[in-house]
Amino acid sequence: MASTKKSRRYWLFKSEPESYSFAQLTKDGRTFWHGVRNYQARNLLRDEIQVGDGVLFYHSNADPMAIVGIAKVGKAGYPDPTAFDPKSDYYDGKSDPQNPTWFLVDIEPVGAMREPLTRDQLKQVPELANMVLLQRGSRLSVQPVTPDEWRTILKLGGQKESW
DNA sequence: GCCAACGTTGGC
DNA sequence: GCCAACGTTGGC
Repeated sequence: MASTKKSRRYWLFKSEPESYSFAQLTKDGRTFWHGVRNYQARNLLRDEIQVGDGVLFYHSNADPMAIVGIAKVGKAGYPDPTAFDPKSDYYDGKSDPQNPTWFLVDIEPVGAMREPLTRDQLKQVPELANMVLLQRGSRLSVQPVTPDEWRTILKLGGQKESW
């Protein structure tokens, strides 16, 4: 396909800090976002998320629940190898290596928020009223963020877009 | 293809 | 720890 330059898009990735925290990502320098086993999220990982896109890193099931940092996409969608590894918790015997079901992207840390932006705090910001994260019953672990929401959140977190 | 039962997520 | 919301499974 011709190189039609698309503008950067934005996403929010949820993680339980007990399984993988932003601090760990910062230490690792890069990680492959494996183990997503939901088709809606898969479609985003496989088809939509591009190198250079911005990622808000959110801690779920945590105290506090908060957006704790910014990451960027280092590699776009490719098959999730853990789906083919019988020893992995994320093994899926129904996924055919010739036609993989599950995909992932790589992300790299950009910077921590000055302070974690807690869920309670976010709920009080009128500009964020429509954020997918804050909708009732929203469980998607990979979700889109609008440019306006992104700008608002970076400002709240004392962060600049710097890559 | 419907839908009840079941499992999981994740805020509270 | 509870449970609402949602996704998946499987019998029919």
